[in-house]
Amino acid sequence: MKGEEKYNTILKAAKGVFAKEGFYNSKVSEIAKEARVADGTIYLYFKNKEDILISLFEKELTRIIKLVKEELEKVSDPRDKLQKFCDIHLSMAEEDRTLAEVIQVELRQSNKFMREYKNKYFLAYLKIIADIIDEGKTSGIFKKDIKSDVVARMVFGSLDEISTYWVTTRRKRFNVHDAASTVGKILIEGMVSS
Amino acid sequence: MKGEEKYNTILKAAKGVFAKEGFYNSKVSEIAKEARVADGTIYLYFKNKEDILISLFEKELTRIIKLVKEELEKVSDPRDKLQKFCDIHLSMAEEDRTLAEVIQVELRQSNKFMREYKNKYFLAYLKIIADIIDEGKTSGIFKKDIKSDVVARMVFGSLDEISTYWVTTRRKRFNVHDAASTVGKILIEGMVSS
Amino acid sequence: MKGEEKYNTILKAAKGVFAKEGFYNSKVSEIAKEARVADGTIYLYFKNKEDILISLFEKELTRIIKLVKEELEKVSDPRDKLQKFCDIHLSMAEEDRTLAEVIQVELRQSNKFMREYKNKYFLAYLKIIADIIDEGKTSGIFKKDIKSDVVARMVFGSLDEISTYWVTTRRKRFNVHDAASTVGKILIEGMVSS
Amino acid sequence: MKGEEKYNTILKAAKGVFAKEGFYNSKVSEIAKEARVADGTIYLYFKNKEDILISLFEKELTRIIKLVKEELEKVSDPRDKLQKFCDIHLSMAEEDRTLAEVIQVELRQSNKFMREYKNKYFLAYLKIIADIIDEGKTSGIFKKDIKSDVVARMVFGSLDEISTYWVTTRRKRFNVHDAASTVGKILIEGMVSS
DNA sequence: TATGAATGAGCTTTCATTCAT
DNA sequence: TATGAATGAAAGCTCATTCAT
Repeated sequence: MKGEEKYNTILKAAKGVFAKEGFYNSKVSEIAKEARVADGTIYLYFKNKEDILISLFEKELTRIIKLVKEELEKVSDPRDKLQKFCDIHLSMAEEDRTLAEVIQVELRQSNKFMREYKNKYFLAYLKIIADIIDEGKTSGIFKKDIKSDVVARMVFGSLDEISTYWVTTRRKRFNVHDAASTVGKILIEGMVSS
Repeated sequence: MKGEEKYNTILKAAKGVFAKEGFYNSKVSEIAKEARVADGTIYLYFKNKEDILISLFEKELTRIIKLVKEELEKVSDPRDKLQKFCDIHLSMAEEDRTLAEVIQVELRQSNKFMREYKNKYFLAYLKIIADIIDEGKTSGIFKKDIKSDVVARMVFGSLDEISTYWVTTRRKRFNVHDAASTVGKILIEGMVSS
Repeated sequence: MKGEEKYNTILKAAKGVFAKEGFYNSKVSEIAKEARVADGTIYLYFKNKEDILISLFEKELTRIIKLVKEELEKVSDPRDKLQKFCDIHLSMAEEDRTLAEVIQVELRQSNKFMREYKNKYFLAYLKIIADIIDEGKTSGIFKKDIKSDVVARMVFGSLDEISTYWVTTRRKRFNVHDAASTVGKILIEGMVSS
Repeated sequence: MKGEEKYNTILKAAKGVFAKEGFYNSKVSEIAKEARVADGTIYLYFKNKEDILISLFEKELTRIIKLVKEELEKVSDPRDKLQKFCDIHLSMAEEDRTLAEVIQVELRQSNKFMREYKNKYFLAYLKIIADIIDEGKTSGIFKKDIKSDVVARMVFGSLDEISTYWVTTRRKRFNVHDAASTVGKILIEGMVSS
């Protein structure tokens, strides 16, 4: 197993442990055990426990941003794009429940993340939404007087809350695609210029 | 200082400390110090550290729910109610920044809370929103095919994300009332039956 | 057992452990065990492990300086004073072997101490010697061209090395009083103005 | 680079690191880095970390003993020999400050070394001094009633303390040659038979 | 009720040493 | 010989909680 591979093995193990135990209740030794490496090995790849969480987030969000952008390019109408965005976002929670759990619940347990770090990658994700809105405004589809950054947060917040529900609840009262559809429709209807 | 009073003094101190340090990084001794009480005294009023957080949440959310309900009773049109709800929610973040910080950022640091407890009080808060939606649906103002519980989470998520932004960002790009207005309008427009 | 008492109990335990194991090989838990206190209790009285060593040094050296000064006041002739100083210094090593061991061998294992801290208390001790020399020079007994500070270190170094030998060697080839006498005589003879 | 050469490279690197960080705070990996060698390579040449220190000490002290003996052979009068010894010892601290630092401060940080090992090489060094004294006693120059081994430690201790001062102090209050002269004179004057 | 000194389990992190290559 | 990634034991320190006063 080469370096790169071991790095990923540790991140994967960490994802599982964080999701199961929560960030603060996770023990580095548990991650090491899951990854079948020695405790000390973790520290050859990560500065400390928090660095594991943040690295995990960076890696996954980078992947997600890339994936989302690719998917959105296949559609041209801003309305379709927004609808698709909602669907992709919520589908991810369904596909990788563990990751969703970490991002929605555990990531927020890191002060560093919540208070200092969040910016870079998270803002890039928000930017994707804001760009869709701007596109819609430019093409006259969406109302010109709505603020893209407020809406971007609104969209993200809506989906994030639904995803949190999805992740933390056992007996779901709706499936993600229907929810995505509902959210998308309301947002679009709410923004189209009459 | 009587019992009830001391209980509240401790909760108030806890609110400040949790907001500043985050739940896991807060020390019980720090809360005791802020409340001008001995460490041991805390345990006469609360079962443990987590219980402080939960009690704080319960107390504040009870107050908020009561306040919100009272305010909403003053309005009759579901659209006005929803708009008002958005405004009240965001105004609270503005008025009691510390509380907002605790609820948005720190609450999520308590696993037990996020995973098991959340239900009761939080659901009651969500119920307020769902009731508005249902009212709108019954009166034919809102579309009948939208799921109230999905929308309730959507509304809460939107507002929560915006108020997280509001709380964690120094230089704000918008004020809460404008944001409340934007969010409310989109939601209403998005749900009204054409 | 009151606070002051516990503080001293810990220091006493530390003295034994440091002497036996050496500073770096001593475990805080071992000191706690010896002192019959919990590990954490140590940290109520000392900032960290190094602080224990420094506190021990300060406390003992303060006591020693006081004791030495008192003894020296009983004698007036600088030659007698110097002789007496040699005797007291070496006698202390004999009387409290453990302390001598800590001071001579282990103290040097604390970097901070050796490199930065040493000054204050150690210099006060050296000053006692330098004062004797100066007194002798002033009264015309000792040569005027000898540098007091060089001689002070010479005296300390001589005694320190002999007491290191005394502390670390099992089968002694001489007793401390004879050694003190020899060292004192040579120094005095070597400094008297002919 | 051949074996012998690499061995010396490592020792040289160790000398620098030990002097800078102290024995216990030195990392084997740091020594390896300084020597431009892999961590594991160190263990091809030395048994363990302590062995590096001991080897360093042995190598340097062997060299020093040889050098001192050669220098002393050039002089015949025991008084001149003693004076010369003082001068050589202190000059060495001046010439190789790093080595002096290691020997004076750091050597004492290795327990095993201080308590068990010290003997052989260190005793050989002390023997040089004792031999000078004995020579003086035999030739009737020094008093017959002084114990050579006590004086040998006295001489070493004096010089060692002065060179510790020299090594650890930035702003020196005297130069080594003057100090050597002072120390030598006092010792000689103190021992000559009247 | 109130105190706050004392507890001690449990964590992260370091680093000397090993060993497969 | 040489490498350096991997090991894993070990220890300092924190802090929620307890309990004698």
